[in-house]
Amino acid sequence: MECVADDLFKALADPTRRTILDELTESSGQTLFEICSRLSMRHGLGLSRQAVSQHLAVLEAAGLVETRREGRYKFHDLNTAPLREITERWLAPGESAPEESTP
Amino acid sequence: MECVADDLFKALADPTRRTILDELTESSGQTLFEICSRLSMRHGLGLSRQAVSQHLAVLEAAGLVETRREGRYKFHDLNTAPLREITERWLAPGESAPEESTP
DNA sequence: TTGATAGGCAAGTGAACACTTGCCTATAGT
DNA sequence: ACTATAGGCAAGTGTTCACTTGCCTATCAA
Repeated sequence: MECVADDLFKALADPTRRTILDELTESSGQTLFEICSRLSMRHGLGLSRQAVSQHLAVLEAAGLVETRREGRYKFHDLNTAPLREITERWLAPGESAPEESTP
Repeated sequence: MECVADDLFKALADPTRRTILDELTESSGQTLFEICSRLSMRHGLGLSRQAVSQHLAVLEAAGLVETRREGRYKFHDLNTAPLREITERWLAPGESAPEESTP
């Protein structure tokens, strides 16, 4: 019950991953190379392909990104649903089930 | 513009800090020792006083906790306002100013 | 088949982080 | 005065994390 939240908040902790979410918000369904070049072009982030790939894996583990494969392409789609947990936990106290056990 | 978000998301990344936010949601205005004992009693977290103090400092840097001093007591109050940035950034695309520069 | 493109796996490195221990300051009760 | 309570500062430690480098697989075009 905490393991999910743990992945979610850990995914959001990195600024590069948040920028990736921004880019996917603007244009969902991008490939790894598209995201790489957008990070480089528009944000000056000269990261290696693997670095971005690892970031996407973290975002996928958090449920914030979903992937679909077509041939040799892998498209990345944004899923904002997990973010609603944040809203319901502290911004709307007493609507859902809060309370967290141990880390 | 990113420095604020960086503190915010970093603060939320730790499960102990999220539990502290839960406790302050339930009862705002607690002292350091109150928070310590509640973490121990209700969540089985046997942390040192300093550990909790450092967590509170991180939460305060993120703007999620505000403090007021009275005599030798220091009370900690919850402030959920910074959390709305998350909602406005990805859950309501195009209402506020998104776009992040570099990490 | 050859070569180019899109992506994956795994080990290594340096920095950031959570937590501890030890000592110090300030307020309050006796 | 003395003692206990509430909190702060700072150095040390072990772990986690972001990122790189090197090599390997799979799809498509010539």
